[in-house]
Amino acid sequence: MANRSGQLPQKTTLRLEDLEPRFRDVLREIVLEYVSSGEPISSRSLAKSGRFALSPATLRNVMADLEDLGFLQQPHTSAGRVPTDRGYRYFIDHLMRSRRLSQLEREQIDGEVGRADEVDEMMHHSSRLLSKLSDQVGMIFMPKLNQLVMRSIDFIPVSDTKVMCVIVGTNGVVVNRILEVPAVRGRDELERISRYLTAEFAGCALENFLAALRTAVSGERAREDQDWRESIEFSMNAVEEVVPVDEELCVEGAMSVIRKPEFSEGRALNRIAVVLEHKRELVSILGELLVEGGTQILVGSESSFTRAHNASLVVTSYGPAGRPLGLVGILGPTRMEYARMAPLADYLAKALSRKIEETEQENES
Amino acid sequence: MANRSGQLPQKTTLRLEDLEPRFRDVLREIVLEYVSSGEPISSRSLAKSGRFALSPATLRNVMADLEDLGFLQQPHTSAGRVPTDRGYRYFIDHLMRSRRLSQLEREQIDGEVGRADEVDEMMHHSSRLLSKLSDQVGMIFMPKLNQLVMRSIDFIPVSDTKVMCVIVGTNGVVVNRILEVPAVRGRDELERISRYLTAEFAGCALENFLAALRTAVSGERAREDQDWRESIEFSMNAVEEVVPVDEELCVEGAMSVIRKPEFSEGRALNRIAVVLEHKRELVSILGELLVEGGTQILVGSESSFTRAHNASLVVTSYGPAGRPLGLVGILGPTRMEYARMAPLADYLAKALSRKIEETEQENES
DNA sequence: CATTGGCACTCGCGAGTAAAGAGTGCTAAC
DNA sequence: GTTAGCACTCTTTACTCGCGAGTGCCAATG
Repeated sequence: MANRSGQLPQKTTLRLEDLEPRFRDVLREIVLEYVSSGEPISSRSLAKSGRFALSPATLRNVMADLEDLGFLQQPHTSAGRVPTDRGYRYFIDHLMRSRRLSQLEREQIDGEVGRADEVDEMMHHSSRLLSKLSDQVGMIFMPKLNQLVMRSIDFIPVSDTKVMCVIVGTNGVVVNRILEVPAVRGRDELERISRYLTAEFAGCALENFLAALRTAVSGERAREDQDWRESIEFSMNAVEEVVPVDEELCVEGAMSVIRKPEFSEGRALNRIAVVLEHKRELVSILGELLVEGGTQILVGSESSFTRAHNASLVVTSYGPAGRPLGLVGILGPTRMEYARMAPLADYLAKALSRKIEETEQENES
Repeated sequence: MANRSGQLPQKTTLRLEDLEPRFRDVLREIVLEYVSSGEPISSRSLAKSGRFALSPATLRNVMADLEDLGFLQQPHTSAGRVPTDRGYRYFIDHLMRSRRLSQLEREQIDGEVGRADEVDEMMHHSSRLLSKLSDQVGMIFMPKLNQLVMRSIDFIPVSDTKVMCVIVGTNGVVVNRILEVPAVRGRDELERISRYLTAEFAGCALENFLAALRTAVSGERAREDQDWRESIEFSMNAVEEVVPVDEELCVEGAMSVIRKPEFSEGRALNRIAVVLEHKRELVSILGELLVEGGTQILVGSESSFTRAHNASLVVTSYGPAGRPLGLVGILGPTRMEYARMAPLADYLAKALSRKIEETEQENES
């Protein structure tokens, strides 16, 4: 098949970046067109689009070359072409022009993020909005709270054997949980403990706080002051219970996948449904992606998860500058509007980051 | 068509309760068989089942009569018969023998309900379990909190402009919410207010509490004591914000509907997906069903909601005796195992009720 | 007279076939 | 280098036909 080699880019090294302009234009057009129509693109329809002053025959040659290079493929011999994962990748890296969000979209995001007070609420609403705007599955991931910097800790009696523990972070994060307690403790005593701990440990990260408690419980004063030791022990158990919150991932819009034709047939739908119902696995996948910095896009075969489901994942980390706290993610079929998804995830992540920073400053002042 | 009239039950009055035993047996068998197989039932297969000492021809006659009475229908001329909504209704009211739950199922429910501390958690876990056990959509509905009897109310500072309000009910329900506050209030002041309100109003239903505050704010002391008035005003606003919690409905297992063949084709799936994503409508539907007492089953055409989606809904109210607090619901296709769903919803509702009663007593003591 | 076997009839379903249409690859001409 | 033309491939759709499942009715039976 050394025939059409005259049409290949001059440099036979496979430096994809310097594909001839025409190749780039054609690939871009095909991706855009396919993403919006969902149907394989033929040379004829490309020619008719008017964006090229070329005949179908010429475009066919270009397309054949792009296929040889692995950017396109044909579902069957007599069908148009469809981008491969590699085609999408090249498109994302070199051809895509991010579509700015509309005024309305930005307002919606800012509004939703601005309104939220509690973390849970914020995660729920944001992921739901994300799903609505993207018409894909929207996810907000908020990892473990080890590094939450504590502002205050309070204990409130709920019943004779139960106490609610509320930890407020300097970044406005509020965690609360109800604990079973062995011994009955009065409201006053709980208040005393709250005051002591808050005064002593405000400003600590949760993990340090916990470590300090663990040291204290076997320290000198603990041996001498039985009462004090019991209080510390009690607090320690409480904090240990609070830290591993399991509701750390919000997935919304799972139903929107059923509208996607690529998932609609038989097995695929079923498999993805199972995954979405079990957050565990998703959490472990997202956990690996939580690194500092920009927007990552995983296309189909590029990760084990997306490969298994013919899906793509757009993720961006959020959090104060240089300290990623969690992830914003959009999950959908490989054929998705990356040019819109990426800025969407990006904008939401930025909004969340800003919100968090504001709250932190507010609290430091 | 006055032909087969000799076969009709003697009493031509349409008192369905006294269908001839044979008619009842046949209808029961058809419903059971169809529910489990999903395919129209033929006279031949009924005869082969061995439960009747009759020939296909005789059964055909019976089935034709049942069709005339509106209990059965044929998808097309040369197919077997399928129960109509009316057929299901008769089955449910007169023929169904509830299947007892297995030991394992009961243990799972008891375990899940027993373990839960907080209301939110309980609702989430219960509805998820319900969905798993029924393999349908599981729902737990918990209406407005107007009637929650207050045990204590606390305010915790979250930032300069925000305060978290925690209300603990005598039934162990804990509601918390973060509020924006106009004026900065110190930890000590908030604590003072908490103490005062708890001492004064513990034992009140939330709506009475709110009413009392509203009276107080325009009362005599309010005019004289500026400080006191501000505190009351502040609390009033807080409680007003807390009461209408919107997270009052938990829907789990939405994905399980896609496995049901009756929903798998085209439009139906899409429509039901939309409904499940928007809880608002579901809430309003369920709200109407919240009446005292037993298990209700809505089959297909019997309510506007289920009619629109070819679905059935099994609901039971839970709560302490004589005071229904909320609903347990199972949503699935008309062709569902009512004999299993009903006891399932029932048992879960009972478990929840018991749990709630226990917690209330625990707190009264 | 309820029950039953027999039989003609209806209708959906699947296999098989044919025609249509879409798109390509290649060649030869411009 | 570009393009028109053409043969070829493969999918999609429509249509037919026969099969099988199931029914409704009738006449025969104990």
